[in-house]
Amino acid sequence: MAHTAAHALRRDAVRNRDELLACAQREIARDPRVSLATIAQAAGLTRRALYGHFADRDALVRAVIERGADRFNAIANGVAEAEPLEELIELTTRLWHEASLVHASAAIALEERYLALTAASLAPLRARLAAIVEDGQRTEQIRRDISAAMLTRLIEETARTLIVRWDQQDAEVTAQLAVRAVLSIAGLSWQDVEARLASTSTSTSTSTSTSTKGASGAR
Amino acid sequence: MAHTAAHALRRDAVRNRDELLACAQREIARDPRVSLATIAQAAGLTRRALYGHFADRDALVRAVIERGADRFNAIANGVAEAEPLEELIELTTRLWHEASLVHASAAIALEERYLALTAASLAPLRARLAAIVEDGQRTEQIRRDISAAMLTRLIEETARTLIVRWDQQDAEVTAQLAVRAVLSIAGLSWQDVEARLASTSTSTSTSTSTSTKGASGAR
DNA sequence: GCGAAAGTGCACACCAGTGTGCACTTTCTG
DNA sequence: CAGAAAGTGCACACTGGTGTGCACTTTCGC
Repeated sequence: MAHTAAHALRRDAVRNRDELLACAQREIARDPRVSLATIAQAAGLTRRALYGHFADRDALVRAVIERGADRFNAIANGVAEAEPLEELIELTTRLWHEASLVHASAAIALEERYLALTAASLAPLRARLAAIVEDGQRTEQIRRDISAAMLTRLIEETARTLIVRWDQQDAEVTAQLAVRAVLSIAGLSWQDVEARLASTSTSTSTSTSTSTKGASGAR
Repeated sequence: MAHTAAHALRRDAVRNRDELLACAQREIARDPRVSLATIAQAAGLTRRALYGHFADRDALVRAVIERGADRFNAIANGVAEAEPLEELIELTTRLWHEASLVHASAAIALEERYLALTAASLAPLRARLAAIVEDGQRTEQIRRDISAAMLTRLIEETARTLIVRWDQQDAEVTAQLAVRAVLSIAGLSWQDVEARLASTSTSTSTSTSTSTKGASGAR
């Protein structure tokens, strides 16, 4: 029951705490109002035991958010330096692979109370996306009829919607769909999207590489 | 307190019932978990009085959904016959003007319990959109790299996201943004979107007219 | 294997929301 | 204006979730 201090937690305690966070994320993604009993049970623990790890519901949720922040950070930093459109594709794909994380983040943000905190956890991701958008607009690969700030937000909302609300059944198709939607929102015609995707490896994995430049820009 | 039967309701009763439904829609849009006390208060009534009009929360919510179904129906039927892209623009604009309705519908649909019912209320709207998409694909004005069914859903989700999640402050800008996003998802390049919007009256109102055909198709 | 850490099981108080009963007042409407 | 319909105010029982206390058992780690 060592809450905050570094009392050198026991191995099982560390594992259980982690399991609680993982289950909390998953369950909250499914239903933001899930009871602590459900979460504890999913982690193979008693509701009472949960209180040994987290002071209250609020503390648990905050821990989930912070855990997510780390992963979002990793995603943002994991995108290889390339041209804007390629970066956009890779960023979208990476996020798609972390659907549960995105889903949980969105679900938690539904509560006014955690808006600021979730926003902070997304900050690095947003900064990265903003940089891509600005770069893309400067090099005329991304639409210029919408301000960078708005377009950044628009792309974020589009990606989130696709990832959160789409059936994740057919992985191949869904991931492609998300990428297509994002590129379309970025301003490309559907033919250009087609061309762009054809010149890129079709692998489902988070393939780095693929720096096929040029293609045809926008239009 | 005449629930179901046609006992010839008193005028004030009719007005109050309507006010309850309107407030319920607005409050649910803001927060799907709003208490009946809050809704009743917003309508200038007591929580107790609400039970005179609706048996329980479930009955109220169902009535709100049915009320929305009528309006969605009107919207779907209100879109003038024209070419696909024009119809798409008009449909989006009309929905944008009914933001509160869309918002409430989305909020209610968050509850598993009402999924089927909300889906039914949106059916005519979806049918209309599907027809537009199919027509557009046939005449090559709308992208063909995504199946009609998926694209219909994609456009719906995009429009919903824009309408529900965007700040409705600056009406002019937001409405345009929603239209731009939808046209982009439909497959147009941003330049084509620009051209299309330039040839259309820029009025905020639900302008019919504007059948400037041709423009440049896609690409 | 001993001792502390972690977890269990149960009891409790608490809260906010729901739905109902009932006596009472207000407000329409013929 | 009379009477019924509609609304008020308050009390009540019930629910599901939260957070805590405490005695007890299990499990880890030296």
